[in-house]
Amino acid sequence: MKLPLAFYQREDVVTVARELLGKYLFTCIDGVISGGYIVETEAYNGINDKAAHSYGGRLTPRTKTMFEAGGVAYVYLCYGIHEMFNVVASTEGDPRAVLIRAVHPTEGLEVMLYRRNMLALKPNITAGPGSVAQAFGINRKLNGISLQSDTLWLEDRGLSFAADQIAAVPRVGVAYAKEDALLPYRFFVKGDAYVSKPNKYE
DNA sequence: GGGAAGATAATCT
DNA sequence: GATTATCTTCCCT
Repeated sequence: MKLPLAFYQREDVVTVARELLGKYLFTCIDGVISGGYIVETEAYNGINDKAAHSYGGRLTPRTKTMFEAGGVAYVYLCYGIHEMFNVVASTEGDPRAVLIRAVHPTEGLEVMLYRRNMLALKPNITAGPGSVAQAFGINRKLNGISLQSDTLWLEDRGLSFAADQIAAVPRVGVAYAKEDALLPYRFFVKGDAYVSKPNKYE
């Protein structure tokens, strides 16, 4: 069962980010399905968040996807190498999004290994946002696509985590954002092997 | 096991 | 021309 639009179109993107833990992410690329449940996210909270591309309401060809109504994908290239997959939240004109940082894979392991150019399954296959996008075959052609589509979507399969299994810590790689870099907008499932590296917690 | 550095290109100044 | 929501390899302890 796909997540309804109402799940995404809430103003409180921090809550959306937290609730995305345990939801299943699927892609169907060239008829091949990959899937897994989300174990790590980060919230990017609109025009007042210095770490967000949309800080100050900056509207450019790249960021305009963030200004769309919640429930679409925001995919872009970072550091010249890595594609990053975000879920757009809130409503049209309010640029909030959630970065998917890590997924615990459950389906399509073989094609993930192929896409990642790996020979054997290791936890880092989907640990970190660049790795997740590559393993799932997500690229900029999917920027702006609806999450109700049959190419890229999320499902609720009844999996959830108790409060004491979830950690809320500062985000990664956003030191330039000054005081906003300290906000606890990064969420992950404690102890999951697929959570990305800075995991010195608990 | 851990820190440092290199790769590599769209985007904005 | 500088910057960037990163990953991997390499070399050291």
